[in-house]
Amino acid sequence: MNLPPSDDLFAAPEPAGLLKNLNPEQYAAVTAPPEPVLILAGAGSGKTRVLTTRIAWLLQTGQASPGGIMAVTFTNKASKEMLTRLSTMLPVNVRGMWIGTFHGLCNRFLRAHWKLAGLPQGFQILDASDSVSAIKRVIKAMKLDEERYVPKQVSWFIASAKEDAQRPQDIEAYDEQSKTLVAIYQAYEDQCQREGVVDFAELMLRSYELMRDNAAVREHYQRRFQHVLVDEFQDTNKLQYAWLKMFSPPALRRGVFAVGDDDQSIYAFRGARVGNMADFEREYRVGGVIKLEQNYRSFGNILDSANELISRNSKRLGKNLRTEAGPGEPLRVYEAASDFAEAQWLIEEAQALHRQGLRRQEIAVLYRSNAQSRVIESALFNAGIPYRVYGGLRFFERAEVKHALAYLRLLENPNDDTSFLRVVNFPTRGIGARAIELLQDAARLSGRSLYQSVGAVAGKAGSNLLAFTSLIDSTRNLTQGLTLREIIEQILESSGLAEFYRNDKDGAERLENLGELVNAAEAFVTREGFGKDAVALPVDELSPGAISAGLPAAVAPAQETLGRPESPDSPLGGRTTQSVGLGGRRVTPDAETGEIMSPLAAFLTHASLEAGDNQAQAGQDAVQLMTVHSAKGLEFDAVFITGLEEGLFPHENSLTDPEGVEEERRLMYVAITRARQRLYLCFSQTRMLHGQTRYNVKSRFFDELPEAALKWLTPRNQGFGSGFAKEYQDSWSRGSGLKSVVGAGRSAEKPSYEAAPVPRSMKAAAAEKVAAEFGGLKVGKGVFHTKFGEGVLMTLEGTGQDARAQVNFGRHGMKWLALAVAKLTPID
DNA sequence: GGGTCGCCCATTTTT
DNA sequence: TGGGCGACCC
Repeated sequence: MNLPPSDDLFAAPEPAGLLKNLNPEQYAAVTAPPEPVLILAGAGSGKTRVLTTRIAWLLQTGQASPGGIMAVTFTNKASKEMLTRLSTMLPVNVRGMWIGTFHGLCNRFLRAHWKLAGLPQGFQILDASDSVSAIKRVIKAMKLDEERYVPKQVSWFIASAKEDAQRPQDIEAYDEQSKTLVAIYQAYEDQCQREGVVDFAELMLRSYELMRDNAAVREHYQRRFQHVLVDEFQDTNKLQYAWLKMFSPPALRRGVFAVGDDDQSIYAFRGARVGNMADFEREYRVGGVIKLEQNYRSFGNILDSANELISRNSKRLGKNLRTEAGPGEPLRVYEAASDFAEAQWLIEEAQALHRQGLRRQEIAVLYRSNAQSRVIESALFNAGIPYRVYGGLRFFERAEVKHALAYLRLLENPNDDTSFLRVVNFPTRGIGARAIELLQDAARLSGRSLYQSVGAVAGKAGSNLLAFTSLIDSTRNLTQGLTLREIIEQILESSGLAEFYRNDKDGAERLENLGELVNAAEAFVTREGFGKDAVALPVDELSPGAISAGLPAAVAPAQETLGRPESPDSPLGGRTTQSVGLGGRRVTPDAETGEIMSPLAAFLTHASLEAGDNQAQAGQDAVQLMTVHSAKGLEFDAVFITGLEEGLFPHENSLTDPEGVEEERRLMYVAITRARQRLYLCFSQTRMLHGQTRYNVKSRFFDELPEAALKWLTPRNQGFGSGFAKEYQDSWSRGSGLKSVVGAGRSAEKPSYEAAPVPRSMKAAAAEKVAAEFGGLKVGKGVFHTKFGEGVLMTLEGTGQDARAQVNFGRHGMKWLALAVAKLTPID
């Protein structure tokens, strides 16, 4: 029943164009029968191409209609990419397809079924920080100790519970602390419900529960989506997998196309379960896993290194990347004396690459943790090299933008206490902590929102509060019928927000961002097609009977949704929903009334689900700085992996359990496979961390790479001797992917490689003075221990019998040793 | 109500 | 070392 009548197949346009240039594995994946399929897609193996071609092929061969397809990704970026690529392949109307992020699709689903899901129609979405502040309020209201119940940790607890599909009543709590946590969870849930808001995890969980508990809805969607495609399957958490099974249960054996790479699973810390891949294979009785191992990105040495490294992991589905591109250049390894010298070296190297014609944006500097970026940034800054750091504050997360959004939310839903509290006294209007406390007490007593309780506060504070709510009310009235742009401009003025930043001496940039917010709204309206004529309710043929029943009783048979040229987007299937005046993708109309969200409500949702760009000043050709995590999915001609030191990468917090080390190794695997042509690995003997100098040993990962693929620019045991410069120059002449740079006239440009002296803080100098009393042991120098082998001395403390040393033995970890007992001998 | 001081903390992050 | 946050003071 998954296939249309055979003559439809023959009538379909020749799909050969789509399938051209696919390798055999890609071809097999794209044209796999409409059954559960698992694609093991290696880095750079054309995964996105396979996914989008699969969709295009399904459509073109008539095996699916746009309305019968759901494709899920994790990031907005990935889903946009999919849509863009798809539209270049086919003149397809993408609006009937459910292509989006897990959360985006859940939002769409809940917007359509808000009533059945027990939500208010205009529910708004809390982002992570909104959620933490909401939890903070709960903890305060419960008069609990914030030291003991840290809002951030509680937030993590709640989100984790939700991601395990657990409601408060499902959690077994025995000790006091856990019981209280569950009580907070419950209170938070009540509060969110009262205020008409949901957090990210709630979007998923509510959708899941509605599917689980409502047979009519479940059957409808199960019939509708003949094809479900999932990207980055290794990153799915327990709830996401369960959610998926609701939409396409194993028993139905529908076309579930799961694509993932277990070797690139690096999000266990936020609940991702690589095990879902194996579970999927088993539960869906996947016939044969298709492996995409042909790599189109990197040269052989890079891939050999990646393969060799990842082969050390025990739990793998098994996969080996290969290329036809030849070995390329060796991986260049550099040992620096200090983090400062490391930064200095890499920017000189980057400059040299740039002089050879490589664009700066093709050069990425990767690090394990954000703190490492500072020294690199300052070196780049001092050298006047443009750079871009990923991972900062995103547009919709900026304080001024969030303030403006809070006002807008209050227009939409005045009972949103989070927003109320955010702006009730910003800009200041004489409403102090005391007044707010009184207001909260009153609200709590009556079980109503803050907004509804302003009348209960007497005196000056009360009248100030009243002034605030009437400001909101009058702006709401004033903006009836205005465009979104006009609404925002109006609230910025009437709230005094714009005025505040105009008067603030440092407000220029914030004012600019508010202007940017107006632009973003304008762009959103244009993109989503909220034209003037879009106000009319666009649903026809909607049966009132179904509405009053409160259930999608009139669910259309699957055949109705299948095979139609223009499949309806209505979540209720066969009925015709017309999107009069709504060009492009539009917001799903309500399933029962067909009502479309107001542009304002839609924009607020958009702002919550897509926090915007997180990179600074785009546009300029700049070196890219980011953590290894944020590099996932990206690729660059040249990549520097920095700080390859024990304790940093692999990170010390991951060393306690083998699973942790394996995840670090996968992280390294991701880092390596980002590079197309050149890969640099570097580490430093000393590093300033948390204001203290740390002495690190090189990462174990160096021992896990094929020696033949590496080129040590600083030969070990040779120090920074005179032979080094020659050695180094040799490595330049071997370029294969890049223009050769060796030759007359270049020597002047050649980076200099004097080892920078280790910068010594006062502390380090003092420690060394003490070291004289420890039989030649010196902080920062090597030591030998009969059991643990070689290590680096980190700290020396105490005297006589109490004398002790802290030694970093790398693989054996950091140890404290009593010098009276342990035999430590200095080496070097 | 706003500004300053001092304390505490310190992988990785998308929605 | 430096950012974020709460307490405290004017």
